[in-house]
Amino acid sequence: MSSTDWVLHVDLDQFIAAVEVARRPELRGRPVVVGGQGDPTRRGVVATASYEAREFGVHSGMPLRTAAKKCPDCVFLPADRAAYERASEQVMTTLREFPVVVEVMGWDEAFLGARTEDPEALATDVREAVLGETGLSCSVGIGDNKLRAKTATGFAKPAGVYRLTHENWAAVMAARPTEALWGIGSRTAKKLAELGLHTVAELGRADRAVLADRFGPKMGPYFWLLAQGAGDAEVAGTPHVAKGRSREVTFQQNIADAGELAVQVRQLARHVAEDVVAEERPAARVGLKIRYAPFITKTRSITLPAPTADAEEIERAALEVFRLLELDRPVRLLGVRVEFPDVEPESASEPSQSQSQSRS
DNA sequence: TCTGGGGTCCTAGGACCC
DNA sequence: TCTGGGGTCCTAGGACCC
Repeated sequence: MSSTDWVLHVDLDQFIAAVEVARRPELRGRPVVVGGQGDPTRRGVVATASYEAREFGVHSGMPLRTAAKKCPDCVFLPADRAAYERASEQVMTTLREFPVVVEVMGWDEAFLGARTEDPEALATDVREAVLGETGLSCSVGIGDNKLRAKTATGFAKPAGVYRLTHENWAAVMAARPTEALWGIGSRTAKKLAELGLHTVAELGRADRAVLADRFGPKMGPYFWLLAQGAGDAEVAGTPHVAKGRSREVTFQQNIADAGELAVQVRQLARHVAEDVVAEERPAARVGLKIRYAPFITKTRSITLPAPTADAEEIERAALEVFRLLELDRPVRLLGVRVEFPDVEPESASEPSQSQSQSRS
């Protein structure tokens, strides 16, 4: 990467809440919580809390019930996927109007690959364009790779710009907990702490062999690289190809009746099959996810004799997997997932390994 | 904290093959 | 054979992210 190549990470500020406030201006300045069916007495979690709601300790992932206890005066709204998808599309369209490569990372974020002498000026232009064309505020992280750009966004929020590169990575990150790294969550942070590694600096000085031993040949060295701030700087402009499709549902009341559960499986399988048909890619594997009360999750899956896009075959396979499950406890969630066959890496000249049998 | 829904990638063990 | 060392596929589960 030359000094004129940059990665920008654009992240909308409290995206879902902002979309809701944009169409209901009377909510501006009020604590707004979006999630589930918008009814805090029912099962569901917070998708996004407005900054005002966050003041009360409400954050995403929190059960709606808990959010209502912390903030009885919060406005609770149901999630409206279609509205967020439309708003997201509008934002991405705005980003694509810049001379940059856009890699969409979700509804509310994207990486931009840019060649410029002044990334701050570009970031400011992007912020203004998004605000002007969608009415939504965003923050922009600037980095010399994706990890640093993404991390920088955290320091840019809200409505700001921040640059994080090899020059200031150590100064900014060294003393922070390992969990501050994108890809290290609470479980891994705890395991690292057991090795005496609490901060980014400590992880960065750790023995890679020890990490590989504890976390596996890929993840161990990867965590070490994260601590250095090292990572991929390639922003992919090619559209994302999904590896699979799934549908799942948490029941408002746990279900213990096998017949009732089978009906649910059939329904989920049909929904997934519709997606498969729409995608025009056959399913190679079919899997079931079951979550028993209180919160014990199991999965079972099978590889189909041959990939199929036939809805009835997918439904049959889902029911076949369902029969493998034990139904000795009440069930709170069911999910059906299909996986598409691996996409062959497209290399015209080289014979693929799977076709040329190895001989001993 | 009585903990959604949709994804991704990695790990590990056993089966099976040469 | 009282055996060896890869490879790959299948399956279940863990962890993380938005």
